[in-house]
Formats: sequence, C-alpha cells, structure tokens
Amino acid sequence: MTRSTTKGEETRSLILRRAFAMASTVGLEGLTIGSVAKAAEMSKSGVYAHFDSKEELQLQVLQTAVQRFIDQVARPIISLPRGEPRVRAFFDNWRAWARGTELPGGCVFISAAVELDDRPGALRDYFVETQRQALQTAARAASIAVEEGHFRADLDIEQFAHDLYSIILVYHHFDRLFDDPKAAERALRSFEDLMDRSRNVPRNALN
Amino acid sequence: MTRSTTKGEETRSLILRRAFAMASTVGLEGLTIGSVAKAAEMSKSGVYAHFDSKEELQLQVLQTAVQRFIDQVARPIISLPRGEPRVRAFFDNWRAWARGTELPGGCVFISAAVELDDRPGALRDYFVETQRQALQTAARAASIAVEEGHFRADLDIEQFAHDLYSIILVYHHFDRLFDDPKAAERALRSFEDLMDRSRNVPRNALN
DNA sequence: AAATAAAACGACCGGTCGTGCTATTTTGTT
DNA sequence: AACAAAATAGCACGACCGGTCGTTTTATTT
Repeated sequence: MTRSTTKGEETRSLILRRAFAMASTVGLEGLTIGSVAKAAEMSKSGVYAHFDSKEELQLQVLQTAVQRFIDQVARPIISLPRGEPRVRAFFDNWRAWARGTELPGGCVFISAAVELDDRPGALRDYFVETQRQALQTAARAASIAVEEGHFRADLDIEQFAHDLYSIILVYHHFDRLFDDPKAAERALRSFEDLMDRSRNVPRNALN
Repeated sequence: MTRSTTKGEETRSLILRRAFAMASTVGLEGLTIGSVAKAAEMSKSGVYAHFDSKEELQLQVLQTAVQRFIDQVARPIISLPRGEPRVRAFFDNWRAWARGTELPGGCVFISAAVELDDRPGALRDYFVETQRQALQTAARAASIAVEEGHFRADLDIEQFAHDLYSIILVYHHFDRLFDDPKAAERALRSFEDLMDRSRNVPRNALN
C-alpha cells in the first residue's frame, strides 16, 4: 500500500506546527531545539534529524507562517469583488492575523522583523522577500481599486501599501504592548482616514 | 580632595554606555553579562557587581535610553514656538532618533517593545510607562497646536499621537529591514498627510 | 603611611545551547 | 517472516549562560 505522506513528513509537520505556535510568543530566535522537542514530545536529536541546523528549522517555521498568512489573509480576498471590497477585506484579514486570537503571542513576522533587521543571512533574505510580497499584494489591491474607479487615479499605490502596513504595525503595538482596548478602534479610524484620502471623491473634512 | 563622582560610578556609567550601544543591535534580551563585560573590557564578575542581576542591568540600560530620548527628542522642542513648529520638530527628532545614525542597530525601544510584549515583569512595566509618556508628549504637542489654532478644534489628539507613532514604526521597518532608500520620503509624506488632515483648514484634495 | 572601604578579578557552579555520532526502534517493502 | 530503510533516541562535546565565591588590587580616608 502506497501512502501519500510518510511517517517522517507527518512528524516534521507536527514539529513545525508546534514550533510555529511557540515562535508566536518567543520569536524565531527564541526557538531552541530542546524546547521544540519538548513541545513535540520528542528527543532533541529526534527533532534535529529533520532539520540539519537550527537555521533550517527557523526557515521552515517561517515558511509555515507564510503559508498560513497566504491562506488566511491573501487568498480569501481574490474571491471578492475587485476594488475597495478587496482592499477592506485584506486589511481586515491582516488585522485579524496580527491579533492572532488563535496564537498566544504576537505576530511572528513583526518579531522576526525586529530580530532579523540587523542579522544578514538566508533567513533575513527570505523574510524580506515575503514582506515585500505582502506589500505588493496591498499595492495591487489598491491598483485594482484605482482601475475600478474607487480610488483616485493619481493615487500612489506604493504609498498606500506603506500607510496600510503602518496601521498594522501600530495596531500590533497598541494591542500587544499597551493592552489598549481601543487599539482596534484606533486602527480602524486610521484605516478609514486612509481610505478617505485615497478615494475618488474626497470627503469634506468639515462635516 | 573630594570628587563629585566616585570611580565605581564612572565605570558603571561606562558599562551602561557600552551596553546601550550593544542593545541597539542585539536588543535588551540579547545582552549578556559576558558580552557586556567584553565590551567594557572588564571581567564578568566585575560587571555583575554593579548590577546584582541581569534584569537590573537591562533596566538601567533602558533608563539610559530613556534619558537620551528625552535629551535628543523631547526636551529640545520646548524651546520652540508653541503649536505646529513643536509638532514638526518632535516628529523630526523622533525620526532622527529611530534612524539613529550614531547607533549601529535599530531603535532600542522598538526591539524592546517586541521582546517585552509577552513577558510580564518590572522591565515591561517600566517600558510601557515610558512609551505612554512619549505618546502623551505627542498628544500634548498636538493639543497645544489646537489651542494655537493650527489644528482643528475637534482634533482627536490621542488619535493624532497614535498616527504619529505609526509613522515612526513604519519608517523604522522600511529603513532598517527593507533598506528602502525611500523610507524617509514615504514617512515624510505620511506625516504631511497627517498634518493636512489635522489642520484647521482642510487641504483641497483635488488640487 | 597606615588603615579601611570599594572595586575588579579569575575560578567555578549547575544548566542549556547547537551539533555531532552511534545505537536502537519503528516503518514500509518484499 | 525477513530485511532494508527511515525515524528516533541516547549520549557526549565544547561553548556559553546567569550567578556566587574568595581573593587581590585599587581608591579613598584617617
């Protein structure tokens, strides 16, 4: 009998799931082979055999995170109407991801950004690439909204992605660090401001 | 002959200066007694004697950073004209601080924010308090700008501080992580947008 | 100059880190 | 049931961790 997945792949997948959950609280750099092994109820060497270095483990955890981000944030929006609905959904999904009710700690990407911004290497290269793609996804959604006439024709779509990204960042800080109950409200307000100034017909700031 | 500073205080200050520089690249959690000792050209135990725990060392490094932030970012603005000039100067100073040409790594506060958002303790409590004060400083500057008639009377000054903070965050990411040469330009653009929508007379979005 | 206090040192503690190497167990195939 | 391959465990290593110790050097005071 042939199987689609071998035993080794199953445990490797299990290890990555557990490690991903851990990384949410301790960050990628905070992962240790020993703690991951404990979480996977295995021996250190048993875990290690699947990834021949710690960096490879971190890389695969990061890839796991990227896959989930795509599944939860990026992919769902393509089934929505082109233009503003997609932009809104992208923001909503991203914010939900950053909040990560499922995960105990903060967003893996944000901790990775801080951990990796000084440390060159394969990990950083891969991570920067993924973040660039996330920004590009945002920019593309904005570009489509321009095409659809929802957004101004002269909108700087990269600036739009930049500003959207900044709202996610500040939301994460206000929510995770300050435990500010108004974090979501403030982020939403910033987002609506961004939408207003991106729209075709500008809102009257006086009303 | 009496001296104002004793030898011990001098070396303690030296240790903190070196540790602060290190923390810029490795973060507060990345500091180790051994590495700090090496940077200060001392023995581990020599360093340790000044701070009876690692957490105390981290705390004092954080206090050092706060002092510098106040000196470089917050204090200089009070000599400026009330209102918009102070707001602009505060943003400029803050951005210069976040860029930190003097320091090799990123802003200590941003890495601390990520490191501490999951770890309760004295360090986190102190840090959150300082960040709250930074936000309050921004809000107060905005409030004065409202008084002076530069900003709208109905401006939500806490939302203003929130949005200003978010620009600093995204600037740090684009500059440090992406090495984006347009990081400063984009941040400035976001800032001007924020200023525009905070002003008394709204900008005509069509021109 | 002698006495005393402060400061710095080096050796060392138990533990954990990442990483090898070897042995054993489990799995999949004949 | 036998066997090869894959998967996991066991163990050891050198390095470093935060922290403690007794001792020596250096400052300061008398």
